[in-house]
Amino acid sequence: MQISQAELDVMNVLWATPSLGAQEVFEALENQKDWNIRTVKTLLSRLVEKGAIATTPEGRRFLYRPVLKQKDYRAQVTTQFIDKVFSGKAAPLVAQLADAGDLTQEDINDLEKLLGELKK
Amino acid sequence: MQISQAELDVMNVLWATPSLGAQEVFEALENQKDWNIRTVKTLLSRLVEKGAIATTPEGRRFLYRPVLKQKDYRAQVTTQFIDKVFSGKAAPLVAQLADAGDLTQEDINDLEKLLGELKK
DNA sequence: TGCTATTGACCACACTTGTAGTCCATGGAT
DNA sequence: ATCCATGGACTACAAGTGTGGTCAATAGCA
Repeated sequence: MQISQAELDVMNVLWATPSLGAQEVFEALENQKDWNIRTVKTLLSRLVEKGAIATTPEGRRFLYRPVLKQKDYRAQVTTQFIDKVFSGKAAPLVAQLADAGDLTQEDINDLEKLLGELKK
Repeated sequence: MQISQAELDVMNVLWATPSLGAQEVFEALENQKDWNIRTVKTLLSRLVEKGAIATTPEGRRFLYRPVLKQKDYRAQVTTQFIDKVFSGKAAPLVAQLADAGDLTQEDINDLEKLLGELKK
């Protein structure tokens, strides 16, 4: 199931703090998103429907927690992204990053180390 | 302007062969997409509206050609993707690539070459 | 020369997404 | 005991998207 842009903003909050009520999620987003709390609640509900998060009753309200792991999500969407935009080949993506100056010297060093290991 | 998933499939054809009629675009996609030719035509029209491609009359039909360059598109969506999924940091994306085994042997070879150049 | 296949233009329609409004139950404040 | 603020459930509604149908013009074939 796809997670939409706005839903992802909510997921990011829950990945950072894995158990929150709707109000708290709303507050965590307040300074970056000019959303009504209803909007946040709708997004939470949709994420529950999609199975990306789950709820635990806590008194009168729900606590929301991620079910989908951020790592798994990243793996999934990265693969999809490379398939769609870079014809499934990762190297051109890295070339793009380099080209756009998105890679720091540290990134480059990490990559080298990584490649060394992959070649073993 | 956003280019949708299906629209991107069409763009990929035109980036590969930069001047085609609707029928030819349809044929180029036939083995990967089970689309009706009308679907392809709709997508072409929407891409024209969005300014991503342009037309040249050729006899009774149009030839479609990309206006948006693949390189520019890639740069744009890559930045967006990293912002959304990796909090704007490229390094974790690269780590993710390695981790998930998304790198083929070919990618690894390409990357080595790339790194050689980056270090110069 | 009339018919058919093809072309782009326009229309359709359900699903997703962004962005909330409305409703009903209830836990607390008075 | 009342009333209100807050919680989740359900509803709304326009824009974007996937997918294709209809239509009128016309180029080419029979």
